[in-house]
Amino acid sequence: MQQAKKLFSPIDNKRAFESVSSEIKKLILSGVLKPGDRLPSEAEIASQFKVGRQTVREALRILELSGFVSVQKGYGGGPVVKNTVINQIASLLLDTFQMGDISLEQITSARVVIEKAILDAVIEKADQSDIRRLRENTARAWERAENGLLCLEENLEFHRLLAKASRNPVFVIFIEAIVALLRNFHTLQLPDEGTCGRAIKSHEKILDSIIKRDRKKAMYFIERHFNEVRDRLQSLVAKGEIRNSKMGAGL
Amino acid sequence: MQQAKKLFSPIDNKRAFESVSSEIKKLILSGVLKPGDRLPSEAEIASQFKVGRQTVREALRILELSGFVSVQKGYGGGPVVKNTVINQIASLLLDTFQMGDISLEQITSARVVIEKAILDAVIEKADQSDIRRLRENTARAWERAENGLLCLEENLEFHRLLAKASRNPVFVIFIEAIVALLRNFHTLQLPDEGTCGRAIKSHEKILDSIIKRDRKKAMYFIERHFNEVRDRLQSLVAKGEIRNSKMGAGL
DNA sequence: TCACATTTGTCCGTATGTATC
DNA sequence: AGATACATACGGACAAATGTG
Repeated sequence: MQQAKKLFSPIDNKRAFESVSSEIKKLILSGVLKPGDRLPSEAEIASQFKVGRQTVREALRILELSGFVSVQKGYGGGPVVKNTVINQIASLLLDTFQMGDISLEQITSARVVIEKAILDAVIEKADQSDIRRLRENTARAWERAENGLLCLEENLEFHRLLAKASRNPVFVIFIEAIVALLRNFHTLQLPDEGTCGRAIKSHEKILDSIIKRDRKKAMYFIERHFNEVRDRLQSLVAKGEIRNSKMGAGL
Repeated sequence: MQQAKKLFSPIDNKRAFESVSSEIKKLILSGVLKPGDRLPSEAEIASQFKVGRQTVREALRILELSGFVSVQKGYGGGPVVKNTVINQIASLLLDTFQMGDISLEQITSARVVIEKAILDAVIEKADQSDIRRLRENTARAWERAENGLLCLEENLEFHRLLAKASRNPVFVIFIEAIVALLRNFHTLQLPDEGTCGRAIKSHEKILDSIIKRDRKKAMYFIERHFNEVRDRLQSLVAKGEIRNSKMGAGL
């Protein structure tokens, strides 16, 4: 039995676990509960809401999947408030892709549009610390490449850093989602050293253009970069090493 | 975010309900289960996987929130396969917004970029049925407006239709998310008749430009439209009717 | 290394609500 | 109206994990 705060509104079609999860969510969204805060144990939550433990567990599953809490077992464990909603968005986008509803062509063309806009903003707004982070990224990537290691993570990170430098979290979310998709491609067929090096070179040229605030040059290099990436991925699709609609449902 | 795939390890760190949900998800992603298909009852699923019902229930909550199934009560009910993952993405983005991590300015500037790209694609690819749907939309909106009704839903729908006409589901997802955000603004302060009419007029001019495949004119009108929308929303923010940075607290 | 407490993970039995026939 | 089949929900019980002393 829950108390109605608003008159007339919350007709109790809601299932019990939905009420519980939305109450807790409300506390997080309103800032009463902050990332890092520990929630009471399942049993404690259950007794406070006057519901069974099973109900609380289902509510926690929802909050967990939404990215609001994570749960740890054992002594000192329990539900902890987190804020990883963005990652969950990326993972749902991945699901959509795996259902075969999105093609590589489509994701690439969306990416081009968004990253160009990002690049535009970055050229305008980037400060020294943004530049430094980007430069450190390419340096790290080279270091790995020279030791014969792959640098997929570093190269994806470059695009994430770029998005952050745009100062627009909406872009960050979208790029995060797109990068998650591309990572999934690559984990099936890791890029070789040559591919790796070419990507770093592209990144360096883009970074160079940003430093010089040369918009035209930046657009040219990023477009060329995307075309390279797309062509490589498409050749993998053609070789049948990547299936669009049936990839590991791990995660 | 390390994703080092450890050799030797994966054994059983997975919880049982995660195994169950990912098994079912696999069946959906691979096309064995299609939208509309009914799954067995909880008890049946439990017995087939040799787990308890609670485990199945938690798995179903995950699939439900992800948008893969919906559950119906009563006779003939049970879990049914759906494909509403896109909507779930939008709702998570809304959560992020409500946490105060996104401002109106940022969402608008992202929107401008994406809708311009969409408009570009639409001018190139739209066929007669797309045009017809858009025209029907503005007609419906006028009809409501003339009866003194508001037409917020119709006006938001216009942008969704536009996204669909671009033939790129990635854009559809992003616009869906953005529209969900904007609706949230509007539900706090409904637009008046005048605003409504101006929006429809803008839509008609955009539609007209699409029909004539006049790219330049289309871009001009859509930019003007966005500026109007942004100004109106911002005046609401200024009046304090919408709290921008901590909107979640008011919801 | 060995208990020990805490907390999640899992299962079972049972009761109730709900929608259809 | 009654029977049926299903989801929903509760409480009890034990196993497994995790950290402490």
